[in-house]
Amino acid sequence: MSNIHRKRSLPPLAALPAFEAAARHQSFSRAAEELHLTHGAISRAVAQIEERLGVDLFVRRNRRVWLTPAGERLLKATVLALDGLDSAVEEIHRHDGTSPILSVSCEPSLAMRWLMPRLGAFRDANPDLNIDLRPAGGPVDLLAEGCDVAIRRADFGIAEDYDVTRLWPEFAGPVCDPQCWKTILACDLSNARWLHSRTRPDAWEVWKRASGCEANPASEQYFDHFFFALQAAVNRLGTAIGPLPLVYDDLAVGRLIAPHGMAPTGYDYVLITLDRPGRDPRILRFFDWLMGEAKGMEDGMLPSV
Amino acid sequence: MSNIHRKRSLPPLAALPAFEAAARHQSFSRAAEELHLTHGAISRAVAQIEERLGVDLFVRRNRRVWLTPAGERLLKATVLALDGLDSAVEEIHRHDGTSPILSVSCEPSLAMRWLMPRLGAFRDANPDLNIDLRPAGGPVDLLAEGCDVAIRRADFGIAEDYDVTRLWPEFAGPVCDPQCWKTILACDLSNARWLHSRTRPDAWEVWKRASGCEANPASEQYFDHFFFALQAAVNRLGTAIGPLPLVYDDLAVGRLIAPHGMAPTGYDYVLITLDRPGRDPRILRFFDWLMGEAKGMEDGMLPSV
DNA sequence: GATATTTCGTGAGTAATATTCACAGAAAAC
DNA sequence: GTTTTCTGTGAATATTACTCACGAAATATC
Repeated sequence: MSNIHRKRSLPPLAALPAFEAAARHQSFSRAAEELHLTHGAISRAVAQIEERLGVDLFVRRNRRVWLTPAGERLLKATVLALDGLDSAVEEIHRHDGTSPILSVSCEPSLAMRWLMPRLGAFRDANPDLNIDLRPAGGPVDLLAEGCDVAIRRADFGIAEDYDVTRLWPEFAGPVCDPQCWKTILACDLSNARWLHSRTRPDAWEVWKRASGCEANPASEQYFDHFFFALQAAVNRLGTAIGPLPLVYDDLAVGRLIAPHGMAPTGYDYVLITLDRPGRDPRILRFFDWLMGEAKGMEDGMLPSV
Repeated sequence: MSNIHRKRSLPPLAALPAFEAAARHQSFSRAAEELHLTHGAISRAVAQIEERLGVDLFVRRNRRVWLTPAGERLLKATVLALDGLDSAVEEIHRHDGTSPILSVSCEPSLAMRWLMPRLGAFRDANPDLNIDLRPAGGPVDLLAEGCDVAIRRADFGIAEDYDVTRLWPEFAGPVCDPQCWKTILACDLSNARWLHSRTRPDAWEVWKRASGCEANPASEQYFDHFFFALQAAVNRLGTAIGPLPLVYDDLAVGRLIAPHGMAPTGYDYVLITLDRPGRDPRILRFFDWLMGEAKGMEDGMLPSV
């Protein structure tokens, strides 16, 4: 087994992740999704290894693929190799205390009510990647702030030299505490006290237009931040317009209800980066995780209580 | 240790061989030679991994480099990974019986007297690469003959769409059997019987011009092939012009001597391929082995008996 | 059983990358 | 002091990887 003085005959290393993902999913298309590539790229990567080795790795039949014995053998070695390298990288980061840090600039309300409650899970799943969360709103200057990414509602112009990746469309709607079911008055928007946030003073108007509602408030109150208004709603002080992510967890546990549903506000939440997110593996992992966490929220569906 | 649902953080895989070679040699330049790249390519490959990991892998000081602890850790994983993949590839080839075959077209004389005696060692060192040796001389048509590479003396025009890699310059000189030391007559070229090969009828003239010798033969004899002439020389039938590779082993064991030294013939031995040899790993391995075997012969030095 | 969908392969074009070249700086050898 | 031997790096280039758009084949769907 001494390979010392024999030249190695290696497969094309860069193609291995594609092969591994394809083998795991038994599908080139699924692998492509996972790696944020096209199925053509996976097809070519696999073909490249096959050509180099002179052996078929997959049996392509019907619209499924599965591994040949040679493919099985290579997969074993590939998984071992990649896992081994992964462990080494992790260990290096752990030992050096130089775990990479991803600086995330995020709107304060979204940070407080959606991102922060979920960051623990991210940390558990990515122990070698620390998130430095910086609540900040409005226009973005990544370089000046030393941030890697920013999460924003795309309601302002974004400098052209940034890369903007759409995360999900925003839905919003009136939310109030569950008790209002009992006092029908509060649930009728015309009888309710409307809670506003000065950071988005047109939120109610936007929702009225989107939902076709023509009610007018019995009374109104203004807060400096969205999460004050929402906290007020939780505390039965009135009805606030809740952007879905900011009230998602409250709806899920029944602390708030949205009896009038949600309507798209026409704005998207976006991830703002210096370069394409796929380029920096830290950003890619964060982005993937974000999209995973946001699943089910993208289409405005309310969480089941 | 369950990496199953955590995204791997991998180094740039394609850069690993460069890193491994650099670590092994403790030198970027040596690694570059081994991989047939420039030192700049190695430098950049290492820098790429370092940037991705955010950790230095080498300490660069003075004009030597050595691994940091992080580098040591990554090297371990890298060697394991590459060896593991290598083994898998080998096993796949062995099991499938589809060990790649390299078809080598080689001038018959060189094949018989230099290449074939050495091929056993190649096979031992490269059990997963079979050489199909086809003795053939003159112009080359790789595609028509189904050959991967051809070894030739570059004394004819070679089609422009082939890639030609210089192997070593040819040296040649009169060789005769060792007994001629005793009969001074035979060692004096003017008294010797000159043995010619019809495949290179000007060999003696070329040598006379290169060495400044003005002798003329006592008698002459023509053979159809170089190795007949050389065999005749071994058998004390006269003095032949021996191209160094064709008589190297005979000189080394004292079966022939070259009392008048060797002179460059002005021609090179070349490797003819369809694409750059570095492109096909089989050809690369064969080429590297060739150059290693030819070491010491490149400058016309005679082997020490 | 026709139609739509899903899946993979592939030629052509393009974006991105790897590699080289040529030069520079630094340290050691001479 | 001069030369040699390293590595790093900007700019140019060669090469690769990737995408796009299309096609074929085999389900799924109605």
